[in-house]
This record gives sequence, C-alpha cells and structure tokens, in this order.
Amino acid sequence: MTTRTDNDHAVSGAERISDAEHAVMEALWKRSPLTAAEVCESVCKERGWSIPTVKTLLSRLVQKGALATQPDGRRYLYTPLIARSAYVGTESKRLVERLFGGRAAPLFAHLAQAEALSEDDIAEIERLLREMKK
Amino acid sequence: MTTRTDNDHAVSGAERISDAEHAVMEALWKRSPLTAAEVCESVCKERGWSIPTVKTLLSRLVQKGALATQPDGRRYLYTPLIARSAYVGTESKRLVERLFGGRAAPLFAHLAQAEALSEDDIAEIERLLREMKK
DNA sequence: GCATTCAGATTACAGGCGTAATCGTAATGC
DNA sequence: GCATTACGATTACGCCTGTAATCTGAATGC
Repeated sequence: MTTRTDNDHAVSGAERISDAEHAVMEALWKRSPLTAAEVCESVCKERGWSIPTVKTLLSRLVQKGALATQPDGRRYLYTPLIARSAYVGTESKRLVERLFGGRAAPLFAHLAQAEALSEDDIAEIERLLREMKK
Repeated sequence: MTTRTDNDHAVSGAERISDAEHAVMEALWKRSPLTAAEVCESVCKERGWSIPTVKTLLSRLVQKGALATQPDGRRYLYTPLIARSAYVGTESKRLVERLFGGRAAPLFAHLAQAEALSEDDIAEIERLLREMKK
C-alpha cells in the first residue's frame, strides 16, 4: 500500500485540506515530527477533541499526501509534507480568485474599509511597500 | 412558513454559504431579482449545471436566509438578503483569522512575496494608504 | 507466559455538499 | 375541458467532514 503510483499530487496540494485537518497541520508546522498523542496534546483541549479524532485526521492527511509517517517503535512520527507557506499561498489565492476576481488590491481595500487593519498592520505594510521599491 | 421566528441569523451570515451556492449568489449580486431560469442562464453554462441543480441551490439559499423570494405569477423572483460586501467581509476575515492569526499584514506580506501583487495592485494600495492617512 | 495496555487500522454515522431526477400541481394552448 | 408545459417541492445519492467507537495485534509488567 506504500507502493501507490499516483502520489504525484502529494505536494502539489491537489487534495484539499479541511478545516479540522488544518488544525492538525498547524500543530505539526509548529513542531515536528510528533506522535499522535503529542499532536493531541497540542490541539485536543482547544478544539474539544478526543484522541481517536486526531488519529482519524492524521490518517486522512497521510492518505492525502500532506503528511509523512516514520515508524518509531510501535508508533508513528508525523511530519508535514507540504510547507505551510505553500498551503497559505494556495488558500489565499483561492480566496482572492473567488471573491476579488484574482486582484489583491480589492481585498486590501476591503480590509481597509472594514477597519480590519490595525495601526501596526498599516505601518508594516508601508514598510513592505518601501522595501519592494528597492 | 413566512412566519418563522428564528430568522435572526438571516443577515448575520451564521449559515455558511457553500462554494456552489456562492456562484448562485454572485449571479444575483450582479443582477436581481431573477427567476431560477435566469439564474441558470447566468451560471449553468459556465459551471456545467442543469436547471434542477440551480433550483436546489436556490432553495437551500432561501432556507439559509440568504435569499428572499417574491412570487411572480407561478414562479419566484429571487433577491439576495445578504450584501455581497458582508459576505466578502466575513469570508476574508475567516481566512485572515485562520491563516494569519487575525493580522492582515502577514497576508499582505505573503501576497507580496508570492508576487501575487501586480503593479496596479501596488499603486492602488498606496493610493488607499494615502487616503487613509487623511 | 499471560493479561493488560497502547499503537494504528477499520468501521460508523450523521450532516453538508454537489448534482440531479421525479412528483405534484397550476397555468396554458387549443 | 384536456393534454401539455412549466413551476416549485420532495426525494435521491454518493462523497467529504467532523467526530468518534471498536478491532487487532504487538509490547510490557510481572
């Protein structure tokens, strides 16, 4: 079963990662490799999950090619196969496509108008803009 | 059935709008009110849907309180009950919360770094920033 | 050695979603 | 008036998701 030939999609992120799965990924992006129990420590409290739930999510993520497993005694250590930045990238892009016709400026305009931008955000964005100029 | 008391959630957007439903909403945000057939004209080709699909989606959106119906002879005219800007707002916020800890600057940084920002985007954002200053 | 424990694997199950087909009924053509 | 048409309403159905419980087999305590 490890001999599947169609794992070309693995890193490409063709398989969507669901909301619950995403929480698990975050734990592993923060620190990895981790055992299922450790992942649970990191997320179960916060989301009100039990261990079986975490194990299911881990399995699904492995199937989707988002996580790699490495045996450690009689258990597994899980490691992300897709980078957080890649995930964040495709998700951001999806949103921008869907809601703003692929243009980022309207998104920014919206956030600005919705006052979702803090002083710090604005300062930081100005800094980034200056930096891009160079 | 028009006398439901629990439609407080209607505009609040408590009920999530799915991807397919969103396509229908877009059609109605572009122009409304429309009949089911007209909505289909607007989206069926593009998404490869048939009329029954559109009708299902319309019904679900009405149930969710996202659309209002107004009888027109023996059919309905559909009108959005939630504003596009409200929808866009909650969706953008969701993403920023989930992926960037609620801060907009990192999103911007990501888009910048991923070169998802066009020249125009940047110019426009600078303009918006200047405007906010006032 | 044998019971208990602790992994992962398998199965479960309800609700949402995508995508319709079918049903019931009211209007309409003639 | 009656067959056909054109609606919305109801039902369908398989896949994905969230959230587990159960099964199976290996390790471990004693």
